[in-house]
Amino acid sequence: MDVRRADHILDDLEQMIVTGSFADGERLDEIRLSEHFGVSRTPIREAFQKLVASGLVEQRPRRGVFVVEPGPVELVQMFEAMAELEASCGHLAAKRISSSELRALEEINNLCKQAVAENDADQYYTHNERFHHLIYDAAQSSYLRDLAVKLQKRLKPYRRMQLHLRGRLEQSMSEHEAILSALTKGDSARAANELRGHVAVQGEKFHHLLTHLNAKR
Amino acid sequence: MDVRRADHILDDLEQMIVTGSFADGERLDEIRLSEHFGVSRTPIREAFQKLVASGLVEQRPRRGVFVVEPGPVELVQMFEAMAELEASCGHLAAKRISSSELRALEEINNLCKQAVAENDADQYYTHNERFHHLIYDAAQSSYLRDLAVKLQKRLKPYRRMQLHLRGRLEQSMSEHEAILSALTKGDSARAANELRGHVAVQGEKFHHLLTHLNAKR
DNA sequence: AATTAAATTCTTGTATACAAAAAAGTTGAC
DNA sequence: GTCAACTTTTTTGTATACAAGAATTTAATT
Repeated sequence: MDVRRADHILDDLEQMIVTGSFADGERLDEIRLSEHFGVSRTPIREAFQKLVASGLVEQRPRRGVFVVEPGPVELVQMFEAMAELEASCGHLAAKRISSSELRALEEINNLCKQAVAENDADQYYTHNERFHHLIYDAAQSSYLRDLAVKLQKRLKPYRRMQLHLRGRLEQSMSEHEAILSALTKGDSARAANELRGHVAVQGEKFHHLLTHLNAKR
Repeated sequence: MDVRRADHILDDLEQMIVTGSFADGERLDEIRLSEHFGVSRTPIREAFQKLVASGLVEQRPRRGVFVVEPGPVELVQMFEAMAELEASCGHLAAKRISSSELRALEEINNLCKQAVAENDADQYYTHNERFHHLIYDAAQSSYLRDLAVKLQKRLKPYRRMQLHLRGRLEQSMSEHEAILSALTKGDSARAANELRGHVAVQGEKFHHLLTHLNAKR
């Protein structure tokens, strides 16, 4: 089986899980899925293990793997961890970011600004992601970056909810400016704090998240 | 195959890798290992996937899995990430730690002190680990805690090196006091900074790490 | 002798077969 | 009708078989 096929199965399963093709707590049926993808159980089980590693499913020995939709508590804790990872990347990036990286960051930020002006949430989403990835890279600590990227990916479906909060784009934009300023000045403590606050889910954002979470069920 | 057997294989493989039973970059032979453990290739391949997830080995499609001993750069980055994770846990713990947890922390710290007085590095190592785990728990953010625990485990073999640095125990102890003080006062910024500094590999510690790393090859 | 192409061997990845455990269904006693 | 024990079915976990790609060896040509 060529690699693309195997990856395709994994990607498809991830997609199916995050888009809600399975109920919360549902068992993933090896046989059904192997029939669905036209392969044997072996590659399905392999994909399962990767899903376990990414935290999308939970494995109970001799029972199978079950999708785990994080509850409100888990979600808040994950966003909290994300905020801390971003803060850490910012902390390091403030000391290490190169002038060319800084320029790239400003460029992306301008694209964000433009998206806000056009009220284009999807465009903003894309550029925002790139903005944050640049900061992960600028931290020059690949282990930390990998953690941040992984969790960011995991939170993607929930982050999308946040975007449609009224006035969120404008506020997010001004937070970007503050982050950029701290990074430019090399103020690691402030960069960390700004990023933490930017990502953290509090106040209205928190309420909004819970509302949409309930709507999903 | 009962679960204990499967876990046993994984634990054994981990142990073999960290204790250097394999050369850096060596391919793990599925057939040899399946004979060694008296099982078929299937559970071996399953264990491989978990090793990949934990970062102990690298998988190259159609080639096999290869042990990856992190080089100096990777190691420093991993310690850096560890320092940031500890700082994050400390940051949250300072706000959330309960008085009973604080008491437990003080207790453990006294055991550390005792170990230092007796110059018992192994005892200190054990209590120190417990000290840090208590802080992870006090952060009340299970995702963050899991990250910290996982990386701590990964760095274990390298951390052991650090202990035998002359005067390290005493210095480490005074750092613990500072951490404890910050946590008691609820000063999250200081708790974070103290923990970051406590875990970070800099100056003599850095030199020591590199020396022992070279000695290993 | 060196280099390249073909052939062989070895290894991974997948399919299938089978064993053992868990779940579901059935029967019987109360 | 309910509950419990037994039987059947389903499902996971492991072993084995097989196909296809990678590595190695052999053979041939210059």
